[in-house]
Amino acid sequence: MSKPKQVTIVEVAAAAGVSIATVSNVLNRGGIRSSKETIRKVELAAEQLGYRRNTMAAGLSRSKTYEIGLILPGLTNYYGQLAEHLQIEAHNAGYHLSVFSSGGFDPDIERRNLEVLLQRRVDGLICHGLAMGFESTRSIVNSGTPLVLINGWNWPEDIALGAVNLGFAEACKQSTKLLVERGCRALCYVGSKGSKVIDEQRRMGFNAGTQQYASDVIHEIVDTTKDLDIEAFLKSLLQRHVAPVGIVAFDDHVALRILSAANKLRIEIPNQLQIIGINNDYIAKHSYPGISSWDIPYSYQAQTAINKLLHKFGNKAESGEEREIEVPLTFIERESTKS
Amino acid sequence: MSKPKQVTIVEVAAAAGVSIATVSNVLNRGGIRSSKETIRKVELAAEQLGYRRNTMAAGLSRSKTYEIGLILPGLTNYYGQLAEHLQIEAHNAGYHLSVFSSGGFDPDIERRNLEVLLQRRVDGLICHGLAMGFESTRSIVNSGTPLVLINGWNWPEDIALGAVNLGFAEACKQSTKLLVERGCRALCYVGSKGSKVIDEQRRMGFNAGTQQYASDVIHEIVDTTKDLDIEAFLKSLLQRHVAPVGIVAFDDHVALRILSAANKLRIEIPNQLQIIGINNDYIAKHSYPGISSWDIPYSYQAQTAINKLLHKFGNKAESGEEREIEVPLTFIERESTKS
DNA sequence: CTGTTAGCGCATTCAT
DNA sequence: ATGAATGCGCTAACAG
Repeated sequence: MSKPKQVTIVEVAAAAGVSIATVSNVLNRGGIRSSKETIRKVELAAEQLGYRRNTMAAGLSRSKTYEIGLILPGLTNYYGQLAEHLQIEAHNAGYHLSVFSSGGFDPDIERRNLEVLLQRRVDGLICHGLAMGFESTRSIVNSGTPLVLINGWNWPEDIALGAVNLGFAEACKQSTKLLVERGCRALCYVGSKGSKVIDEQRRMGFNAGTQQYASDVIHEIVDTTKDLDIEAFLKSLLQRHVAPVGIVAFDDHVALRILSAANKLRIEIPNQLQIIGINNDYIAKHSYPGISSWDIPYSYQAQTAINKLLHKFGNKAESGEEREIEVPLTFIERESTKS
Repeated sequence: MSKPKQVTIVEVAAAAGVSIATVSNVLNRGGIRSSKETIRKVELAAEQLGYRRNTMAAGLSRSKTYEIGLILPGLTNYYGQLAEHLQIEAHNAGYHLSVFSSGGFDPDIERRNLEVLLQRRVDGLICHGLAMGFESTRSIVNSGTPLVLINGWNWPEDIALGAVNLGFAEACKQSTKLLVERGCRALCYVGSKGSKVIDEQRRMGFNAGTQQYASDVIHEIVDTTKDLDIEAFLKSLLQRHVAPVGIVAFDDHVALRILSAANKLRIEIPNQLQIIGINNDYIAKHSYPGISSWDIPYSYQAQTAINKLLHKFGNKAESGEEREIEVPLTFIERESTKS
């Protein structure tokens, strides 16, 4: 009784007085056309009996699932947004997206999710900067299932079809330039090592920026992962350096914490302290003062990722596209950097 | 070549020198036991050939998918968190959870997602306060697939197994009580009608609260859905009423906007204005001043929902539970209501 | 156009 | 303990 036995095409065929093949045909379109009359009969029968196609049987039969698997480190904020956009794009392409979270870069959960998706025989896979290494991934995914990476840098060709990466490094680099232009006499990157590659890229960008645009300006790097005492940190920062000090925050959440601490300490923004976040979250827009931040082109990133897969599905020869696509962020300036 | 033909039990059987039935037995356990020797041979062969079970075939064969479908209005914030917890609980029970977002209470997308999940023959369904009505849902879901609602009030028995609801109404009611106790001379609920039932519950709770605890206090209700000008609203509010004024915000996001506007207008918190949010988000904790908010027992809610399904499946889990379970929120007080 | 038939990969009797 | 056979629901050639 676990499954009250649903209606199948056999019953629909009987009710409509045709063969199961005909039912299959009219219910899928695309294939062979049928006479108006049969179409009507079949659709009517299907409707009345409450027929619902069994995806497993269909998938098994044609070895094609029209399903795309998505593995993300989490589902909050950026990840959740991305998932929603990918889902829309996937649907527009006639596929559906199964979303899995690996609970914050946990390699084990990640592996398990991958396995589940592979066992489902998904047509394609989209993963966000995997926590498990190259080798691990290779051994799992080398089943012919196309894999597209989101924010995955320098992955071997034999594993991933390609990657669609956000220009975090460039954003951070430009942030340092902008802060210097705004008069900052000292720069600091407040990161979050727990976020792996994402943090790494920003760190790299910050370093590149300070080197190129702020070689004569003092700069440092701290990390919030191990419960950094933001207030103490801010005090020390402003004590040790000449104002204004510019901060490049890991994301808008970190930026908010810094902003709040500054407000509490009566530190003037942007006179004494300037802050730039990343993601252009709700909080960046609605905090006071507003936080300058880098906006993410979700829709574009999602489209690009899905397109990479579709292209592969179509067997079309390699397109002119690069394997690793860099998607630029857009700077949105608010009061945290301008008065 | 769309599918490079994966290894099947047939090949494993051949390699191991046994029948496919034996392979199936060994690889599923539980059923009949096999000799140590055959187990070894089969597992070795499976390992070497890189065998990976085909979920569709298995599911089709035993008409049981071990899959649970989840439909949420979105994937950000509360929804994303909930999804993650549900995923964990589902996994602990030996199921996996397929997450779908209906792009903010869109009935059409919702319907489509439901349809996809039903076609997959998921063993169970978890939905968050559906936007489509009773009838619509009934006609779709009446296929024998157990449905558990999250934040769905007063749904007919024949549609849903039951519901696991957060005590928003009670939280809002208590909020008014608390604000009055803290000395507020006027109360206001700032809602978000776009969120349907969720907002409705809060509104109800606020009304019940003002009626019971603040009958002598002026109160009003506004909505942020149509781009409310928060600053103008706050000014008018403080002009029209005697301070302190207490605000019950739809959630912490709305609370943040109000808080920021207040900061900008130099309105003193909590002396002139007090705010209570809902969700106890990151922002409630890290804004300045901190926002008093109601914490959500994600884990408990997720467990309860999954258990309801498991129980129906016939597995373990205790019964005797009520159909509609109310999960209470916990008040976390911060500076927005106390000095 | 429509019907017949042969799988898809696996689980499950029922013999052995 | 193991194997042969049957079917899950549907699609995809072919036949007619």
